[in-house]
Amino acid sequence: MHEAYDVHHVQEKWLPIWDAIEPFKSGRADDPRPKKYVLDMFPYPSGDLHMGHAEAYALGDVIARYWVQKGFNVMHPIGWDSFGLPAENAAIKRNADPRAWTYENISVQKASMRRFACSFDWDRVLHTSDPEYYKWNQWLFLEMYKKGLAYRKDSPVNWCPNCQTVLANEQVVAGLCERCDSEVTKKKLNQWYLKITDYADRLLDDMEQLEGQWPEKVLMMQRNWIGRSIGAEVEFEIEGRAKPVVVYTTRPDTLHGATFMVVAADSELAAELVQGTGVESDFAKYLEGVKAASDIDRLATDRPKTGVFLNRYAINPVNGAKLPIWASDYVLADYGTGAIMAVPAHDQRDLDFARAMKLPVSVVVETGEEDPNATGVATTGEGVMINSGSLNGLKKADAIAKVIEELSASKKAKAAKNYRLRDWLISRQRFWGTPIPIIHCPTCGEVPVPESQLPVELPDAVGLDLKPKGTSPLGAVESWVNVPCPACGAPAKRDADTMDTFVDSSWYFLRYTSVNRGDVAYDRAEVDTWLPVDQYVGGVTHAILHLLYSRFFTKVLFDMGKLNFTEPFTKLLNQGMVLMDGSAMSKSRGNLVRLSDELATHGVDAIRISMVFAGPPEDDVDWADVSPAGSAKFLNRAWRISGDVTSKAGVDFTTGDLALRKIVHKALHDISFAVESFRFNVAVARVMELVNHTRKAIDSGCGAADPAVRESAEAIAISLSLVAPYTAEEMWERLGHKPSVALAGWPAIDQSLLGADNVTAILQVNGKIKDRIEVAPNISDADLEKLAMENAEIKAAIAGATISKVITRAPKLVNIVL
RNA sequence: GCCCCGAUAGCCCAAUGGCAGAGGCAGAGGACUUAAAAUCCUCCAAGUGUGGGUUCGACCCCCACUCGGGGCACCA
Repeated sequence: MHEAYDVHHVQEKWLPIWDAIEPFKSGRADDPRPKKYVLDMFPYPSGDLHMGHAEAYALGDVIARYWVQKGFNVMHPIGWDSFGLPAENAAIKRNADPRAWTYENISVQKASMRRFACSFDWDRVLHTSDPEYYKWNQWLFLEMYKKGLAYRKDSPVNWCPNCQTVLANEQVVAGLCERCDSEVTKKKLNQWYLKITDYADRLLDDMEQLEGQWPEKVLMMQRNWIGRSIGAEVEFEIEGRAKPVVVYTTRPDTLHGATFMVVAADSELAAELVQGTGVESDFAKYLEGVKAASDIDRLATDRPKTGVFLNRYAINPVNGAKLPIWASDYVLADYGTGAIMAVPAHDQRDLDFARAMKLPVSVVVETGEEDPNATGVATTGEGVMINSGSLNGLKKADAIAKVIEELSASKKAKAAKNYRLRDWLISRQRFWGTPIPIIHCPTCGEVPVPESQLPVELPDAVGLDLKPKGTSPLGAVESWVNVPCPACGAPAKRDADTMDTFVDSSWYFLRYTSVNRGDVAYDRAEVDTWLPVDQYVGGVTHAILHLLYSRFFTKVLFDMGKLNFTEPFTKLLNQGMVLMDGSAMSKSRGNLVRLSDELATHGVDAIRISMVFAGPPEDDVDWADVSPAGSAKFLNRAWRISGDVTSKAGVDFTTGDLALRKIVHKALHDISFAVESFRFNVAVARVMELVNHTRKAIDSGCGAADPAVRESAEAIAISLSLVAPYTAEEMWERLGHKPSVALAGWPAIDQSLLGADNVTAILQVNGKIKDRIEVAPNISDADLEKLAMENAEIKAAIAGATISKVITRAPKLVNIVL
């Protein structure tokens, strides 16, 4: 009869013991260990934890637990991103209080995390929906307001008709609402923005520091998103208009090739230029059509170019040519100046437009490609300038420099940069978020709520109609919205919008250091100690939004002198998603795997190890490909070894079987290396290998009593503590030790055991393997070459031939080239 | 259309430019058992997507392509 290992009993057994020991408490003032900050992205409290959480937290836990074993004082906190639409929508659906729904889910998730053996420091927990937290959102907003970084403006904004709220650019995916996939429309509203564009250059340039530390993919996505382009702004005089029109171009070198100008149809400039031209009605008709077309239609890049001639002319500053001005929807109102110079010969979009409208095409760069007039394909290759006056014969870079220099003398042009990135719209017309701490007074205008009155707390939701109506539900709460103006005392109204929840998550990593401080957002000394985050772990879904905003906030706080670093997350690991049968799990697809079911069947450890072992952490895990039953089997094998050991705890390992000891130390070394390079699947494989070797040593090798077997069993327990905490703890106890194995410490590796006695050298002729010989690891090139020449196989292979070259790489290889 | 990443055994995945296989899943055979489960042992398979190149030597570096995944997309 084999002993059975009852996973559920073991789980219940250890939880209260861990609660008592608190192995992962990080706030002890006298802690002499060096510090490390390991952070998992905090969850949104919608229902219980799911498979995706399980993977993310299993991976983060390996890292946190590893650094604890290596002797670090690891801060590994958790919290909840607990403001947001789902709570509000659920509340509307059930006619309940979003607060109650939110905090119930939090307590369910918290209990699940504890059972999942997450190594969180439970004394550092925050919820962004607590007034103690969002007070500091408001404080930060006001600090930014003081610096001019928070401002209000009227502009057409992305509007989700289903959520009945505005969306940030970042929350519109392919013209659809990120949350509900409704088609996003435009609406002109007066809204609050944060001036992230002021930081565009630094957000871009500081990524150099993150190179090699963050996934290349994320850096690339952020670069793309910021979308800096370098070019020039050029002034074009307009006939019959006092002020010139400025255009932005990345190709000022092709200025001589400009044959017309295009302004965005929906821009104020177009509306102004058309006045008094006699074509007002044509323009109005065209604009109507443009406005009717949704963003989705606009996204189709292959649709034919349309536009209307405005019956006006611009003057090309380099040659005085008269350029007809057109309005079209292929020029964007909110990029650059909303007006372009069209160079159809060398820009495909301009060429398409020119051909549609029968406008002239003038080639000014000789690229060796076919004439765009004939082919309809704009030539964009490198070449020399032609038909360009003083620029003739120059290459692109020189022509750009020269034309800017020439025009800048008369202030007609200057070098300029442009960004795809727009300012961050943070107003939301919803209830469950941070109230914007501004009071609107009929006489004083917008007045910040005095700091002493923070937080501006949300009113009670009970009895409130939270259904989306296009204006914030807060506006309807008379007792809340009506306040005296802090400046003049006259009746005034609170701003009834709430903040985008991405504001909450843009600085939460700072708050963990000081969750109990009511008087400051964060304790400066604590933040100086713990930050920046050494290791951040989370999904690639936040590659742009959350990470960019957090980087922005960090730089703002740095500029305010409130932080001493400019990048919040030193290293980033993006885990993949958990799929089922090749696609994302969903109820509608019918491929949902419930975490609770998997845990009930296989136990926490088996699920954790399955997640970690499934493949590289950044790859998606297809649950159809993993075998939690196999993981459970492996854990059983490991556990049984701890029961087989017969030597006493504390036995001198150095008297143990040398062969096994070498395997143990090599394994410990490899596991460390694999964990530190995020190859957790490889680390688990090494533990499996060690278990296999130890099994063999017990059954048919040095025997269960050998000290090396105990050394190995303890190494297995400690290694497993990173990924299978219950099994590891159980093993550790059976091996005669006191809990917790999480604090056992990573065994010191004996370097003298890492070198092999003998290594196998490969003997090749012309790169083909002829024989293998055992040699000493420190053999010299000369000796190895000598052995090769004396080898029978080699002699046979090279008999009669002339040796042209011998490559020797002691102690691994000799290659004889004939 | 542009950019990024990937492709190794039936499957998931390993392999500082130097023996293609560490580990697992699935499969086959055996031991134990009255039997089954569990457990243990043994076995099994690809020459690394395709075509070139560099090199004494390429899964690894370079070029072109195919397929898959992802990002951006009228940003001047």
